[in-house]
Amino acid sequence: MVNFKEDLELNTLNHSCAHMMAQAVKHLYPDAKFWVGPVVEEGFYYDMDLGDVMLTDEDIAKIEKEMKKVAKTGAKIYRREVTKEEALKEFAGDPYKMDLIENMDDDKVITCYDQGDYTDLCRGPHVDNVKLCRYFKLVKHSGAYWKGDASNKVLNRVYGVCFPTQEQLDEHLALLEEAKERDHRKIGKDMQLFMSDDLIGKGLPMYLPNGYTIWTELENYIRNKERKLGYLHVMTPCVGTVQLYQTSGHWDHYKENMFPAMEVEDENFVLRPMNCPHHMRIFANRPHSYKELPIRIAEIAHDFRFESSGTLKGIERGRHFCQNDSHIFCTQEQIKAEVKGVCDLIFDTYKDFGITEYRCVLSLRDPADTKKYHQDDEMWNTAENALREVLTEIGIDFTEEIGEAAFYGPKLDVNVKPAIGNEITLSTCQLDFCLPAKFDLTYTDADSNKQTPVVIHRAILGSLDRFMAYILEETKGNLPLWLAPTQVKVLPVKNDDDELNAYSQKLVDALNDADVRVEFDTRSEKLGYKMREAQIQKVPYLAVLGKNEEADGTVSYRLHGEQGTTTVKFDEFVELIVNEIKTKGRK
RNA sequence: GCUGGUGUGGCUCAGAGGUAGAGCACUUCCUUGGUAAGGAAGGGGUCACGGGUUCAAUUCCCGUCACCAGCUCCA
Repeated sequence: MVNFKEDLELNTLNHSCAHMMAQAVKHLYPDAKFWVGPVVEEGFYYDMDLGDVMLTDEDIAKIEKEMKKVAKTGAKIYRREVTKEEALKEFAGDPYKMDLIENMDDDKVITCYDQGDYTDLCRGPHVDNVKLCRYFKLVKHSGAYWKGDASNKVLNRVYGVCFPTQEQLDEHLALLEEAKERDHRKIGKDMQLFMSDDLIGKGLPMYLPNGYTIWTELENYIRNKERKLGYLHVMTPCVGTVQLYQTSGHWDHYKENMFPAMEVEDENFVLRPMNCPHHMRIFANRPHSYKELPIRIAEIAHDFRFESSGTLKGIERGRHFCQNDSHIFCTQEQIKAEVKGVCDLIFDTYKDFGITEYRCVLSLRDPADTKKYHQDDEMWNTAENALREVLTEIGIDFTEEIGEAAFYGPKLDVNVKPAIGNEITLSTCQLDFCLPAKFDLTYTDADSNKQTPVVIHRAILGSLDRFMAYILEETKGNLPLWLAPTQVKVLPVKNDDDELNAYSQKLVDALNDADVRVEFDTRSEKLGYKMREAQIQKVPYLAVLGKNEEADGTVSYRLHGEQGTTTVKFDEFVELIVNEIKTKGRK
């Protein structure tokens, strides 16, 4: 997918197209006021105040029509420099442009662009004629708060894309359609992986047998990997007292995002939104020596968060999800080695899943935001520097983002792009000097003194749900053998032949004995029919058994999505399957 | 939560102010078939829910709910 922001030619063209859209909107809505119209990764948009008018799909079609007209005028686009004073005079009636201009430096050279009957304040650059913008499409529209603040007025935001040629535009629109096909919600429905139900409640998906099989594989995979690295798995309840979260500080910071408290007898309970407090209490269960550290408490843990209804998205973001969580309790000296260990685990896991497109973000606090962040400059500096040092040392490319940290400490987030929508965080590694103190956690050091441990919060698969969504989109549902709900489908050529059925059953038994998820299709349908169905179900291996195979003691198989067949000895086939599952297809 | 859109049998969708259609799936029968659809018959829908307009509403209007796109948020 092209990146409109980074492609210089497309960036300029799309920015000009945004202006052309504004010009068309001004023709249709003479009182329209314009806020900003930048080029972003997926095209351009413009935020516009149309008084009380909120645009509908029909209005968008009208705007497109008017834009075509504007493009046909072939109006030249002229750049013009003005001083701040002149700009303030020129845009005096426009509160949005005034807001922009007032926030500029006094001596800044301000530029305006004129095209036909339209002028806009803009730093440019632009193409030199509106007719260059004729191959465009307005792709979506919505309300957007002015300056992104929910207490401000809702403006109309219209998104569009523009290309130098019709062919390129068509190609791009086709890609957008394809992305819809990859959406995990569509794949989940087609493959019968999960469902939702109004009576259960929104944002609470339920996994069907096929989906739960994948889920279980993911769970086993990460638990085994962690076990070998010294993680200790626990199981803790999905509720906790309100005091627990008051102690951690989560109650003050995030109670609006938690399901409300349940009062029973004289106690208040909440569904837990995260597991840190539970794991802190496990650490506090008995005294610890420095010799035991690091202690890595891990859990595949069910959590509940009261997410805004508008943000729910299949199993990528629900109100219930399952974290692949761990809290590593260690000494200051162990931070680097532990963070490195977590990073290694993250990227090793990505190799198993073939994940190569990701972005690492070092999320730091905004020192000016004294409300959100725990106040302790020294703690923050130490934590941020430690994380930055490790990342640099192990050679990870990362960008730093201010104000993205958790309230208790800085973090490394590994983000990916889903088929539709905004970037999501898959893995995270957070450094915390704050919660251990709140829970009075201590260990005894070599000099018999009490010390407070450091805690590293980390999630590798993030939530199993979200990870599964991502893998489904990346593979388009064509999962690797080890994850596929049904791994092998056995298709007899005839189904009323006792000898052949016995041979097929022998293969089914052998695969079952080897813990392979095998299905035996004995329905009285033609082979072509069963073959087609198995291909649609995305079963990786289709074993076809007829009298030839029976006579030779062989198995003919066809791989999902491929045309040809391969014939191998019976035992060889079983071995082949078992081996591919074991190695996860990793070369 | 906010702005807009959508809601018709299990699935994908058509349709019209006069109380519903297709394909796939499902059931039964025939067919015993070598790598993406063999044939026939049949069952199945309070057209999301609640109000209103109308002689008549699933179709028009209002509200609710769910879903979708985007905005905001994301410990």
